[in-house]
Amino acid sequence: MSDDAGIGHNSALGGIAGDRLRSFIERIERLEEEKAALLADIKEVYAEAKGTGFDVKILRMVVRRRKMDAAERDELDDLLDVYERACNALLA
Amino acid sequence: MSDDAGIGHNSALGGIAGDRLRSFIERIERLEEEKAALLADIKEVYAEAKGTGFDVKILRMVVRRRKMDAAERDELDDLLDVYERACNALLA
Amino acid sequence: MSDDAGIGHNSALGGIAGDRLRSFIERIERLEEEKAALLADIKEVYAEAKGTGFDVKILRMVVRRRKMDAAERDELDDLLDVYERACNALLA
Amino acid sequence: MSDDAGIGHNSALGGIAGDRLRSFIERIERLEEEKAALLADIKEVYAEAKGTGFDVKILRMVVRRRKMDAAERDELDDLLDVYERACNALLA
DNA sequence: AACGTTGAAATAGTTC
DNA sequence: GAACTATTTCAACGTT
Repeated sequence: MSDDAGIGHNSALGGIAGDRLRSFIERIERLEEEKAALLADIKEVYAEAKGTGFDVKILRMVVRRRKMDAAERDELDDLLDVYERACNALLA
Repeated sequence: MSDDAGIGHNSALGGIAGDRLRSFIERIERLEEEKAALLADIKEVYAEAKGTGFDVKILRMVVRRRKMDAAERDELDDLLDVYERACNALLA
Repeated sequence: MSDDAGIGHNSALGGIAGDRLRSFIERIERLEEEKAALLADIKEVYAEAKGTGFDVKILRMVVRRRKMDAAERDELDDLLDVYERACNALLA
Repeated sequence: MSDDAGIGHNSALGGIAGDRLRSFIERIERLEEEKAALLADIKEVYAEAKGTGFDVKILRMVVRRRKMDAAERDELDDLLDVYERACNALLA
């Protein structure tokens, strides 16, 4: 009773199979650890690139844009252009 | 650039209502200015506190912690809710 | 009473002026509330713009880019271009 | 600094070493692929748990809460440290 | 004054 | 499509 999630009975709360629950939680936490490791690796690569003289912000932009296909990329650029023009139009 | 022939006065550039767009942009920019001012104020208070001898890092921790405590309380309510609803959904 | 006399007691732990501390904290929290209100306002404007048919993502880009001066903006665009070219260069 | 990204072999475009750049980009993209795979795995586990009758929202809460608890512990250590150091800095 | 660290804010994706 | 959560990006801060 001491260390469950704050609700009364432990191993079978409304039919919860505690061991099964725990198993899922652990699997998830294991995967999240791996994910954290990968994030650290990625960070490291960016850091190394920066150390070589590259601009990290731009690198991120490049990576992000490469995820899109050409059509998307073009559409984005177009839209931005249209908006900026529209925004400046009345000044004249 | 290319097809500005018929536009003349204002509103429609590439199908976008430029005046409306600009209105939104300006409202946002106005609010962001206010926000920037507030951020500056906050910074100033921290600086003053520091000048009085307080450790800014601690101050930030305290503020953050108080915010978190409030959030925690809210989340607890959520938890109760969600547990209750879940009890029905759970398998035997 | 002197500074280091009563460590372990409350209102002057190691010389901390509790009331002064509290005052700073409250000022900060007050400002943070205002900030939160502004953030909500900004969000609302974006929502309204979206309801009128504008693309929020692009709107944010426009706002962000307007914060920079023309020179910065150009440099950014240039850099991105250079990187993307460099990245594709070896394919030939 | 003065040493830029190793021009001299082949693909210097605008002063950027394209091959080196591409190497970084590819390393990052490789890692991001792995990350995406992990995300998919995690999603799958949640889906499986859901299929077994668990409420995904709760599961996420539990996982998050456990992560926060760990973070809390770390922060407490920090706090102690920082308070100790601050005691010296504080005014009378 | 560059660097990494950390916290806040924006964005994207998911679920209902 | 609206709300919520997770992820990513951005900016501040102390450190060296």
